[in-house]
Amino acid sequence: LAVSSLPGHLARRFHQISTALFDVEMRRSGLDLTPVQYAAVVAVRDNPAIDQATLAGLIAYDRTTIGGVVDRLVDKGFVTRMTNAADRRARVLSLTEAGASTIVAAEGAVVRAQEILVSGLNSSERETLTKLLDKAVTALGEVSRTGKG
Amino acid sequence: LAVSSLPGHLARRFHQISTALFDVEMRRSGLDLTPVQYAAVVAVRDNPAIDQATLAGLIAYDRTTIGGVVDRLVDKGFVTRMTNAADRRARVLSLTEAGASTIVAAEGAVVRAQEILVSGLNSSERETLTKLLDKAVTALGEVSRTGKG
DNA sequence: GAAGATTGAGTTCTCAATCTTT
DNA sequence: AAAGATTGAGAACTCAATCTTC
Repeated sequence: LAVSSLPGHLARRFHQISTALFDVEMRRSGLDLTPVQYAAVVAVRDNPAIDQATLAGLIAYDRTTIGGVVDRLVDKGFVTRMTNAADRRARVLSLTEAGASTIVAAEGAVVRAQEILVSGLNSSERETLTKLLDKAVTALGEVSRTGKG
Repeated sequence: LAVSSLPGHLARRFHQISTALFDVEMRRSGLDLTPVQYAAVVAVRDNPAIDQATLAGLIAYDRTTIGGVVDRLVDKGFVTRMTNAADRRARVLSLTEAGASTIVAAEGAVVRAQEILVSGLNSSERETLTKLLDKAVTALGEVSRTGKG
């Protein structure tokens, strides 16, 4: 059983390289945002007044993970977290001005990281890879949905 | 910029599902092995008397990570770690009998997890996905090689 | 100095248990 | 009871700094 040719191993390597590239390009832009933090802050921008549980489901993360990620985004001043008056269990998230401008400033780094990630493939291959990954992931939508705590 | 269709996001989702399936199938087999631990123990089996730095390079992990992984494999009795008499900086790793039998016992779970991971694709698509992932990863071999500490 | 390894710090990720609120 | 959130525990991952040995 050759471990290195298993889909699971390739999944790990591809993801590992993806986050490493993201970190490098982000640092090169003078920004301090991790891949999760970027995904979260963009989701908050696109879904004003979203609560943490919905955010977790939207970008497919565990609730506990999102709690910690939001902690750091609040510390950095990119997001505010307030108790929802209508349902005091929920925490309403909002984007700050600093968060909005950071998203704009980060876009170049994000695009660059994506391009480098698939730089070994031609454009037809890139499209195929994206399509197949999406198809495989969508087919297993229930797995690791992590909706519950 | 739609985050959910970026290669980086798909890479994370695919990897996330991969490890979740691995954990489920391993638990179902009554075994307690994580994906990294499995990769490490197989690499030790296939490369007797390997040292930690070489192991880290072989399966593309950071040295510090491998140190912790080996700690747990030693605790579980699957691997032994001894100082190399010829070069006292290096730690020689060896597989125990328990480690060898665990690898055999785990094989079914590993194969099952891989099959489920690509269960949304037909066999031609599976082959293409594996080929493209390998191509993309190989092209970026230098990135995240993490050879140094 | 260079290489193998370890320690310490910080983020990510998941699970189980708990707390509050509905 | 169910849902949103938090806390605690453990594994994984990386980086910087340090230690020992070469």
